[in-house]
Amino acid sequence: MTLSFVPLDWSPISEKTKRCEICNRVAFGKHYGALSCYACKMFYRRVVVKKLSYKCRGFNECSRSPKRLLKCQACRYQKCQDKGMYMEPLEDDEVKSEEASDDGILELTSPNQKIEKLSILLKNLNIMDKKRHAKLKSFYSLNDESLETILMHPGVVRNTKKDPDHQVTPEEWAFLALYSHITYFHNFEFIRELGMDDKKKIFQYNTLKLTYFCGLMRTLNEKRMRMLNPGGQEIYPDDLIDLYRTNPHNLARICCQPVNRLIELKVTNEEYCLMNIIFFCNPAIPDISDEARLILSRHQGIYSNALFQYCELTNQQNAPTRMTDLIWLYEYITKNSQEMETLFMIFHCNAPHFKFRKLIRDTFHF
Amino acid sequence: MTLSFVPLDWSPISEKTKRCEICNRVAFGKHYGALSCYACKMFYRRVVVKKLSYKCRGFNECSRSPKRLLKCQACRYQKCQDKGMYMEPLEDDEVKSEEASDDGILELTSPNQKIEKLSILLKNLNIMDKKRHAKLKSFYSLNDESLETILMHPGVVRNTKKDPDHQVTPEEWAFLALYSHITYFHNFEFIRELGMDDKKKIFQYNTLKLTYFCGLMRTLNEKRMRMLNPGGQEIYPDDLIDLYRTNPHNLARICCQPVNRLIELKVTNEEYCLMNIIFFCNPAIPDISDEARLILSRHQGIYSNALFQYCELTNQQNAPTRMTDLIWLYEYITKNSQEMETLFMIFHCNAPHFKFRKLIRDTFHF
DNA sequence: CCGGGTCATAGGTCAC
DNA sequence: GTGACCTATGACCCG
Ligand SMILES: [Zn+2]
Ligand SMILES: [Zn+2]
Ligand SMILES: [Zn+2]
Ligand SMILES: [Zn+2]
Repeated sequence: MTLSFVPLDWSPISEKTKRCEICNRVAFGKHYGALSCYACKMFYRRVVVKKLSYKCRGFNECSRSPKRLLKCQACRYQKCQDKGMYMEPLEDDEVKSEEASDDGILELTSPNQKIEKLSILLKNLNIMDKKRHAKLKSFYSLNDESLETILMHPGVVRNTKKDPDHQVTPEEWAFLALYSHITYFHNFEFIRELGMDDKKKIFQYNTLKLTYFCGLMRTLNEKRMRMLNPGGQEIYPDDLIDLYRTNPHNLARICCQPVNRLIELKVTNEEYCLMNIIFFCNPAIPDISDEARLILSRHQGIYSNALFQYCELTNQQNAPTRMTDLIWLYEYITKNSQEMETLFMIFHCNAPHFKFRKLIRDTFHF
Repeated sequence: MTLSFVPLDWSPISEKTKRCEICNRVAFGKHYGALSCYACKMFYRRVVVKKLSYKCRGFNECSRSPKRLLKCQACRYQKCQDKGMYMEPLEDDEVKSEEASDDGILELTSPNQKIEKLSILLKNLNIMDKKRHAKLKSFYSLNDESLETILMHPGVVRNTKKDPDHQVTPEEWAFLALYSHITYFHNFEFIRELGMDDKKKIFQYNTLKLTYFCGLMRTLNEKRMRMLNPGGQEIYPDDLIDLYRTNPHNLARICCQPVNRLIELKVTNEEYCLMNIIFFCNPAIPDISDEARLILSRHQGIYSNALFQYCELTNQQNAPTRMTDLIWLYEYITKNSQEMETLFMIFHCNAPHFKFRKLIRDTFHF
């Protein structure tokens, strides 16, 4: 807000109100020894604390006109001193020790900086997610590589021109969705720190769950109550539906129950992106190396922190509750993806003629 | 302006002038029981009158340097107390309104009141847990009621005098541990709000997992690396160990892997008590009614809030990370208790002559 | 002497 | 960077 009520000229009008000795605007008291306005107070403070120094681009006479004075930091600072302002320049070691302790567990970043960091993180995650989504929509492939091969040579899966008459089957959609998630998570820097063995186990453990999670979110965003695949059909192959036709309840529950919870919680896309990587960084994955566990645990911590911050910002009332509600979604996801695995496994045993691609077998744990 | 005539260093110069016991600046007399300067006097007064509470952003050692001490309110207050300051916390009617507003989740309570509430909650949970523990140690029973019967008539399981020569078997310990957890959770008020059907499903789902969790914590507290039963023997019946003698790895992992994680995290008993009930209030339990889910979800929220507060108080660096690490323990618990169920199930099929009590069959989901 | 209280102002935040 | 505004601090006063 501009101070319309603060004339910038020198005329010493309205004797009552005190005026800044430096710039003649209204003052509310002494600061650092001189009667001064908030602005001059803060200006002086910043100069001393940050040990700044300026040089006048005129002839050190800017103090003659108040307007010019405010433009020339050298003359302004000079006038502050002339009018008796003084402040202890805080000692070097103090500044340093403060900065040094920063990197440790960096708690000393100001709230604003933290928010800035968070929004950058969210923006990046959002961009990655959008790319994944775009790829899923535009990509089509007939490749049939195992999870291991894909992880070792991420480029092997080639985009193939799709016959426009060809209706993408549920099994193909599953493949594309799984694959798009593998590339998505593969983009995170820390993945490179992992050994191949760990990487394989981690992706084997996570890919189906988080692809399923993505499907649930898609359903929420499309305001449907039942999950369909990106093409808008049932996620299950027809033959599988047929096998369970006498008891479709289980198939339906997988597509509906967790969606309800997402709707209840009104999960935002930012929350989804953070949870996605938090869930990915599951340090409880069996049989991975201690190094891998540490890396996952550390990153789970980092993203949890961000999620909590986000909850605090958007969910003033009760951030911890919100946080637990969100984290607990993992329960719904694991429950139902396990169920799905079982149903597919039984189908696979009953219909061995039905050919699933390797990636599906690997991630569904056949 | 800083008091230039008041040196801030510790050197006890100029013997004549009295110095503040807290910050070493000049003091003019005693205040609230300690020789102190005006500043420390007023600081202490404000904290007590306004019931403020602070937490150190360092490691509760700021009192080592006088400059840091003045910046850290937590350490400053601590030092005031250490040097003998005391002041009656005035008791107006405000204190009473606190208890009335207890059940809501409202946020308007002051930091100090919140901490008070939290410590009451923790004390209560701790007492309940201690009782459960005492019961487990002293109780013995030959009853064989189903989970449903126990839930309907909690009194049916009678304490029986045990033949002092009788060595309690692993199977009996399992029964006693499971039973003690059922009575433990049955003591929570909100359980009464649940219908019988829901209650049964909830206990069926939770009892083994949380009894297992308790066993893991017992192992942590006894500083062992491998879970044994409360009697100090293997948790598995001998016959079961025999069945898996060629591959004892799975049996061992259940007893060890999650213990490692508990040790890593140095889980406190307060955290355990809160997690215990948070995990119990799992709204993702399949097939329970919407009312039950709501009740569980609400209570999970309440206790999550408390856990987060606790993490904030004890884990300055990074409460959200701590919180996620703790909540994520549920992953370890479910993973391993499922594995345990499977191992018992297979054993049950292989050795139908081995009679498990009804409660064990119900909670292990035979 | 010491408890209770006041108020100018230092230090910091954040929208601009 | 700037400056309006907020909260914690502590010198001082009164009974
Ligand atoms: Zn000014
Ligand atoms: Zn100038
Ligand atoms: Zn002092
Ligand atoms: Zn401190």
